[in-house]
Amino acid sequence: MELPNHAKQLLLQLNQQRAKGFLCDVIIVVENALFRAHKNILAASSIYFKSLVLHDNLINLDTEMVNPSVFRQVLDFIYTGKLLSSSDQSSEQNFSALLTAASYLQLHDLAALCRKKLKRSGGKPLPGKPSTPGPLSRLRLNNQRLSSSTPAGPNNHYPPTPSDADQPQPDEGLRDKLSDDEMFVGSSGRNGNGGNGSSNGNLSSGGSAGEPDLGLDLSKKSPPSAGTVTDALSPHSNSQESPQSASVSTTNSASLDDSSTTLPGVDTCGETTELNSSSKASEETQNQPDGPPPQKKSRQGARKNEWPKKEASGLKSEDHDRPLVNGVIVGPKERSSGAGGGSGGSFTSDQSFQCKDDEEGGENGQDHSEESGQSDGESAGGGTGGGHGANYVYRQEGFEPAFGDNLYVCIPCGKGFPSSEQLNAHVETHTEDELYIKEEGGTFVKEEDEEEAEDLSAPVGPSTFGSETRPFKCTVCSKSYKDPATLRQHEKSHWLTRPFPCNICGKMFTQRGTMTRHMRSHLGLKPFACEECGMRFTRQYRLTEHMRVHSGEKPYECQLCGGKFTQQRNLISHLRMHTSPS
DNA sequence: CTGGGGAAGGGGCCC
DNA sequence: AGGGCCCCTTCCCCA
Repeated sequence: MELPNHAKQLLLQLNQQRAKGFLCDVIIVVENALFRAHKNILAASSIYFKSLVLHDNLINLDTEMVNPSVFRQVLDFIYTGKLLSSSDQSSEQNFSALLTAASYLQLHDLAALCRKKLKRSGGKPLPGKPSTPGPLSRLRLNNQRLSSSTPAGPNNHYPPTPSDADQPQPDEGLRDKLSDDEMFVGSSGRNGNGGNGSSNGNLSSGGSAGEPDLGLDLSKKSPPSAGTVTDALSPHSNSQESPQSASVSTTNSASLDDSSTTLPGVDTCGETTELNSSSKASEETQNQPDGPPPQKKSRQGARKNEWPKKEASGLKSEDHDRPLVNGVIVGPKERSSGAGGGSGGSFTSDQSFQCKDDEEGGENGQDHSEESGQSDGESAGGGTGGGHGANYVYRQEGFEPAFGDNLYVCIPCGKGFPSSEQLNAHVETHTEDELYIKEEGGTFVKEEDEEEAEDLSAPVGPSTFGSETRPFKCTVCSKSYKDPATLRQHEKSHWLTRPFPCNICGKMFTQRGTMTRHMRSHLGLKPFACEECGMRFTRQYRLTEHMRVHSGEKPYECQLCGGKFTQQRNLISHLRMHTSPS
């Protein structure tokens, strides 16, 4: 006895669940696109995936081998057993790219299918395995190049890319022809750590090639407790188990490189619905990624094997207001100095855009302090994700539109457009000038001009009248600092443009360190472990704070009632209770 | 149900 | 770049 359609139905269901992000428990990062999927399905389809998903919830694929467009097809294939053909998808180049990807991902059936197709169409035979230099070596080259690229400057010039306005994805054919840095200045899909046995706990540092890895080591801190680093990353510590770890960085870094900061490209929405869960009224309840049972946060009981909660929630928490598109959102890879950026959904410019009408454009805004962090409010008006990342989104086929017919959304200002052309036309209306709105009385310099910025302090420099210890005064808010560097750092907080974007969610930061720290929460990196209970933290300070739970120390005492607290912040909120009438 | 406290996450920012 | 601290916020528990 056998149900004839059982398998088919099952797959259908799974695919639908994928579309909704339901029970998806892994995120695959391909360049600037994120895809959600089910570990089981991936593991069942390829041993390569199997090894990857075993320990990681965030997988970063080698962009040399697969691009978002191709991966989307691959994923569709995995979930449907069909190669969806569209006009361009039937092209030879597409099959070549697919074959490369399939080989890389060890999807043998798909590879065979592609070979067959290519053969039939007289296409050039493609190797089962790429004959091109291995991803690692190529990436190494990229990294070298990238590492010298200008960081995070709105002025960075991105070469115009061929545009295929209606095609949201990069044209892989062209991609093949162009070198990576021609195509994508900030190839985010690095394979960082070249696994090779090097502890993958360390996302960036080291790597097999001993590369500087572009300077962002998110797992910087090695916990004092032995063997915890690897744990910190994810429940796994034995990357060597992954046969291919060398060519894929999992849970990693992809987006962490400096170069990528120039190109925030990712907007995590789409299948990664949890990112926006709170902004989406329906479905989300189900969208919890795997991991811990809907907790009841187990506080004390937290153990290291606990699902790195933040890996999911880190994404989630900050993006309540971000636009939800149940597809993949492809961030900008290149700046379209000309017409709309090549990769369809893509666009011009980087995150730096801020719309004039951005509610938060609070000129005079001293108080940018709350803008990004807590408010997130930029996304007003239909949750456009506001200024977080100037990414343009498009909807993946088969997914629910969240913007009605206006699937192409200009994130900086939140306007939606029915076509990429219209979006691109609109994008052109954003001018560079918007990026650097000079606040009255303020002196703003671009990142690249930082050297000159030194002069900034000169006029206000060692003040003859100011405090001797803090001679450097901000021209905007009059705060003073000990040294010019600190002053410069401070002045960035007045910029309307934040130079350091998170490459995963597009959120912008004024300081690189803050962004790096933020990235840790995306990746679930918690290098600081409590030796008492195993609970892990992203920051040393938190651990210190936490340790008081065990020691019983309550150093913060309320002068009014004598109440004692382990956390200063709790004392503060307690004091509020005393002071506020209610 | 509500309010207070405990514990924790995140971002800003100064050093 | 990283450490440290501040603030805001959230979640959970409990009275």
